[in-house]
This record gives sequence, C-alpha cells and structure tokens, in this order.
Amino acid sequence: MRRRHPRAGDVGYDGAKPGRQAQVNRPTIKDVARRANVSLKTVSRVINNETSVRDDTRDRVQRAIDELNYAPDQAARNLRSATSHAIGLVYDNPNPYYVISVQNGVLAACHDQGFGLQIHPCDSTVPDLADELRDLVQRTRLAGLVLAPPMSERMELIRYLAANGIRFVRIISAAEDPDDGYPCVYVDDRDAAYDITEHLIQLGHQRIGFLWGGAAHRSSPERFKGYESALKDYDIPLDKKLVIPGDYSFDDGFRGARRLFALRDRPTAIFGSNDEIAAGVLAAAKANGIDVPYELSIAGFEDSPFSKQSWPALTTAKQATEDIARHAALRLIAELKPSGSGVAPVNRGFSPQLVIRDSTARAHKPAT
Amino acid sequence: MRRRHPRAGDVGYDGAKPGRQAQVNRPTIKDVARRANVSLKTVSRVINNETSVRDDTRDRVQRAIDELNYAPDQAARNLRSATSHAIGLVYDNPNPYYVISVQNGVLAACHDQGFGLQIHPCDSTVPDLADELRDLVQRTRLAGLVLAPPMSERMELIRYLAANGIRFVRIISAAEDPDDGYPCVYVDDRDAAYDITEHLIQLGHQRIGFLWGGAAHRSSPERFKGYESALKDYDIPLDKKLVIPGDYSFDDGFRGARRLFALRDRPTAIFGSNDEIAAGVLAAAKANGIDVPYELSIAGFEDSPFSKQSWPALTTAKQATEDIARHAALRLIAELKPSGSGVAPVNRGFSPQLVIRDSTARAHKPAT
DNA sequence: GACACGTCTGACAACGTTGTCAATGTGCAC
DNA sequence: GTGCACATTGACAACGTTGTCAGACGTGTC
Repeated sequence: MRRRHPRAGDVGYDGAKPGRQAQVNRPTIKDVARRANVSLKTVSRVINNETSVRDDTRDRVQRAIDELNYAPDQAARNLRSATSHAIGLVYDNPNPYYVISVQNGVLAACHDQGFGLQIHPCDSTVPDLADELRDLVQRTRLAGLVLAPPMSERMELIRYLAANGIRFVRIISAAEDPDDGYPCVYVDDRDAAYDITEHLIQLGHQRIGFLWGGAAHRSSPERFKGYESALKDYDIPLDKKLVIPGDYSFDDGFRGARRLFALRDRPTAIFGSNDEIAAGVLAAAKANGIDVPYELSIAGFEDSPFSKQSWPALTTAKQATEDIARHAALRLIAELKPSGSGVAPVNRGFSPQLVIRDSTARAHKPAT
Repeated sequence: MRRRHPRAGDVGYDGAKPGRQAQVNRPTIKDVARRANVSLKTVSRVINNETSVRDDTRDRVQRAIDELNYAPDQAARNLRSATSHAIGLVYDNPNPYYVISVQNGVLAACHDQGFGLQIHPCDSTVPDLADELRDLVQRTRLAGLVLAPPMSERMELIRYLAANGIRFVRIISAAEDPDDGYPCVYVDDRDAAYDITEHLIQLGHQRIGFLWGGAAHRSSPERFKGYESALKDYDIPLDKKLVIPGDYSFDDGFRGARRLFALRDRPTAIFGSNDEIAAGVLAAAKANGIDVPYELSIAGFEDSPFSKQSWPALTTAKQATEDIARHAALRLIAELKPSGSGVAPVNRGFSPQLVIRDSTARAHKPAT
C-alpha cells in the first residue's frame, strides 16, 4: 500500500570554481589614504579612534572610508597588534537555554564593542583543560575569556590562567563580591533561593523538600544555603530526610521526588534546584497521581522557557542570564581597552527574581 | 524576621596589569626552521601537509615542532593566505536545543579539520541580510558559511551569496537532492511526517488533526505533505477543518488544539509539526480534562529533550541534527580544500526516525 | 626674528606566515 | 660521463595593518 515519494541518490556536485575565494578587490587602508590624501598611519589613527587627529582631517578620512565602504581587515590587524579583537566564551553546561542566553549576551556586548567571539564548549572534567584554554588563547590570539560555571569556579584553573597572563572574567554564583582578586560577575543564588523558600513558607508549608543540583556547580550549595537560611529565619527545623542529593537533571528530580513521596511524613512542597529538576518532580507527582498544586507545591529555579510550558506552570526564580553574560563581556572588554568609553571594570552582582506561577499554592492543614 | 546575608557593594578591581597580553615568546615558524635546520618554507610545507617533502626532512621538522610545542599563528596565516581557516554558522532559530545541536555538530567538524568557527545568529527578516553576511565573510575572511533554515531556503539570498563568490552549504528540508546547483545537506521531513501519520493510522485513528509550523520554514509544508500523502495512501479523506495554520510555538499548539477540541467531530489524534506545538496541545488537553493518550493521541516532531520529559512522553521523529550539521560543515570544508582527505563534496540526505513513546495509543472505536 | 613647545602627520619597519620562482640534488637513460 | 626530468629545498616578497620615531607645522614667548 505504502508508496514513498521518489528519493534521489547522492549526486555529485561541482558548482562554483574551486580554489581561492573571489575577493572582489576589497579596499584597503591604502586606498582610503590615497583618496583622503593622507598617509596610511593617519587612516589607521582615525580607524582606531586615536586622539591627535585634526577634525577636518578626521572628517576627510571618514568620508573616504564611507565612500569606499572600507572595513579594516581583521587578520592583518590581529597580526600586527599581536592581539585579536576577539574574546572566547568557555562553557560546559548541558542546558541549551542557558548556553544560548549566555552566548547571546556575550555576542551583544562583542557586537557593541566591535569584538569577535570564539565559542568554546568544553569538558570541564578533562585533566589538561588549563593547557587547552591557554593554547586556545594563544593560537587564536584571543584578547580574553568569559568563563561560565563550572570552569569559573575552579580556582586552580583561574590561578593558572592568571599566572599565564590570560585575561578573563568569571560568571559565578556567590552571595557577594568574592574579592579574591580575580574579576567576576556574580549571581546571588542564595538570595533567590531564600525568596523561593520564603514564598513556600508564607503559603503555609512547613515540610519543604529540597533537591540538590550538581555538586560540580557552586550554585548548588548556594541555593541550599538560601533554603536553609529561610527555614532558620522562620524557625522551621531542617529535616535532613527532606534534603536529597542529585544532579541538575530531570531524572534526578524524578527519582528524588519518589524518595520524598515514600516518606512516612511526606512534604507538602518541594523546591527543586532548577527547573529541570522541578519538571522531574512534576512528572513523578503525575505518575503517582499526586495533584499539583493542591496536594503538592513545586518550585524550580532559572525560569527556563519550559517552566512556563509545563502544566501547571512552574513557580521559579528568573535569572537575567543574558544581561549577566553581557555585563561580563563588557567588563572584560573594558579592562582590555583602557581607552574604551564602556563600562567601568568593576565586579557586579545580579539577583534572580521570584516568579510565582501555578505550581505553588496554599498548603493544606497538615494531617497532624 | 527576615535577615538576609550580608551583601557587599560593588568593589573596584584592578588586578592584572593593563595593556598588551603577556605573550610568553611563542615559538614561530622561524624557531622551528632553525631547530630543524631547514628553511621557513619547508616548515610551512610540513605544517600544511604538502607533498614533496622528503620523509626524513618531514620527520625532523615534525620533531622540532613537537619539541617546541609550536602551533601556527592563525592571524598571520589568515593574512597571508587571504582566507581564514574558519567558517561561519548562520542561524535564526528560536529553539536552543536545535541551535546547540547544530553548533556542536559544526564545531566537531571544524575541530576535526583544524578550522575555526564564527557563530552568527541573525534576524532573517531584516532587509539587508545579504549584505550583512557578505560583510561578515569579507571582514573576517571567512572561508565559507553553513546556512541553517530559514536562511538556507531563501533563494534570492543564496543566489546573491553565490554571485559574490561566497562558498556555503545549506541545511534544508527536502524530499530529495534539490539539484539546483547549490550545495546542501537535506533533511527528509516529508518522509518522517509520513511515518508519524502512518503510525497514527495504524493505531486506528481516522480523524487526525494537523498543526502547521512556521510559514517561514520549508520544513512546515514538507511535513504537511508527508501527512497528506500518508492519508491518501490509506484512503482517508483530508478534512480541511482538521488542518490548522500556526507557528512552531507552544502557544500556537495550545490555541490550535483548542480550535480542534471545539469541533463537533473532534479528532482522536493530533500531529503537531514540532515538539513545542505538541507540548502546547498536551497542555491544552490537560486544561480541557482530556486524557492523553486514552482520549487523544498526540505526536510531535524533532525529539527535543522535553519530548521525553513531558507527561506522557511524546511520540515524535528524531532528527540527527548534530550529524546533519557535522556533515554540512565537512561538506563545506571538503569543497574548500580540494587537497583535503575528508568527505567527498556531495549532497546528502538524512531521514528522521520515528520514536514511539506514550502519547500515542490505539484509537477508541469512534462514536459513529 | 629666533626659539621652544605642542600638535599633528608621515616614512618605514615589523608582525608570522605562504606564494612564486629559482636553485640544488638525485636517479636514470644514453 | 653527460644530459635530462623530476623531486626536494630555499630566498625573497607579499599580505594589510599598527608601532616607532622623526619631521612639519603652528603658536606663543622672549
């Protein structure tokens, strides 16, 4: 019965001519100089926004640049100035939403400042990561690196990079400026976790489960500290049976939730260390026929798009990941070019904001 | 009651010295030449794997390279050879899972072939996209571009790039090699959509709703054609009321599903053009108290991670996105360096595979 | 009018590599 | 031994830009 549409086999192709790229005689600094009737160097000065060029000269050169639609050749520039106008972004994160946000933030900053970006996903567990990064920087003459967690939190790596004269900015989880001498942009996970826990407490929950994220990420203990600290402030004893170790994954959320459900005195709310964990909890609740939020409140962390799309939509904490990444890159670039008019090269903190949706609700009167 | 942990203010930082990067006297081709007691050019030949270097000479040079831990300077290389060993990846896709997969696939190929990668997310709706891409290629001397949908499907753009001597490979949706003279790697969406529809039919479904994806993507009509073609092969009349236009989004899935639910003769299965749409359908079903899969079967497309994580897990079609992207990049690079021992520069097709999960089940006997 | 000083500009070399082309060595046929 | 083809190697220039340093010019002072 079934008739597939026809399928062509692989077909040899030999379209455009091989060999060198047809560079359509792109104008060089030389052409601009000739047209503006100045020397090469003066054009160079205008391009690089150096001082000490008379206004009328600058205008003349600029006009020539515009007319010729000239753009400096990056390769030549990189070679001569011994540093590319490009930075690297180093990450090892399984969450595509996070990675894309970081990329876009950094890219925005790069675009803004006329820098290029080299992405470098990597495996944070390989032993010679430090060398890998040094080679990367030196081979491509990267001007600096933006380090995302967990690389940004490995001090031996940080020290190695610094010792090798490599500039970088870390995106890290911390309650305050670490002030360890290395530049960073920090996310106050603890604070936000406090807010989420407090929200659950204020809904009347007393038994609140906590599912840890990955041990490799500093954000995980930070979030736990926020949870712990809120319980303490509201005089709720911490029940260790309600705290389950695990990873930042759906599966660990699912498994962790099942362990909590099996408890004699089951929690009325569960705080998953990120949205994926919370999604796992949600799935486990459904599998066990537990109604959310009526019988169980669930909160996540991160405000991933699917936290909006689950059913019910997840209460979570919204990280301005793109902003954070953008700021990190700007901070790096600001340090790179002291002349730059950009951001001051100063550490800065960001606090995720509580987002209340439908997965959390008032607690039932406990059975007691 | 509430006591937040202390928060430090922004703190000025002035760590490493500003100015030029501390280049620790990286070895150059000159050092290698001196050590191996050969000329610069010979070293260059070894590096570039050119023929006509005697084996013992090659060994000597290679040893020197290893001993000095020499790596060629990209900037100089790019400048001299008038083409960087780097390609660009151009995409405009809201789905991070897709983008990351494509990035990783292309990166793998680049790494393999000693190429760099410049990512270039863009807005496919801006009018001067063509110029933007040309400038990108020329300014950074990109050797070529990998174009993801929907850019890869806009023929006026394709023709412009080709006319400007820019090399590229398209990742496109097509039932067969388009054979339009421009290189591509194609994904047979139609075939896979046929499989999904057939799967539903074989479960006994006769009234199958179809939710379109974005009009800007060619994959959307392709998937529809697969749906249409399967219905035809099984002699099921196409009911236009069951076909709903929309975008590749959760919201359109939700809305589309509600329109279908409102029908007098409600479908017993819905095929969403991608997993996000299907997730929207799932949410709508839950909101309307419709049991999935007992009362309604739902199928998606793409095998996004959350298709596994929804409840019930979605039946879908798995695209080997990373492989496809890797192959696209290899195909591009193969064309770039005729000397390369890599893949033959030949168009190639990939078919997504049906993945059956829990959101589809045998249809109930219709009320008729 | 000479001088010093600051502002602005240009000549030239250099960055590290590869393309061009010529020079040298090697093996073989005569 | 000579000549020739071919394999192998090297000298040199060039890619497009910026750093260095010196020169030209203008302005104010004595």
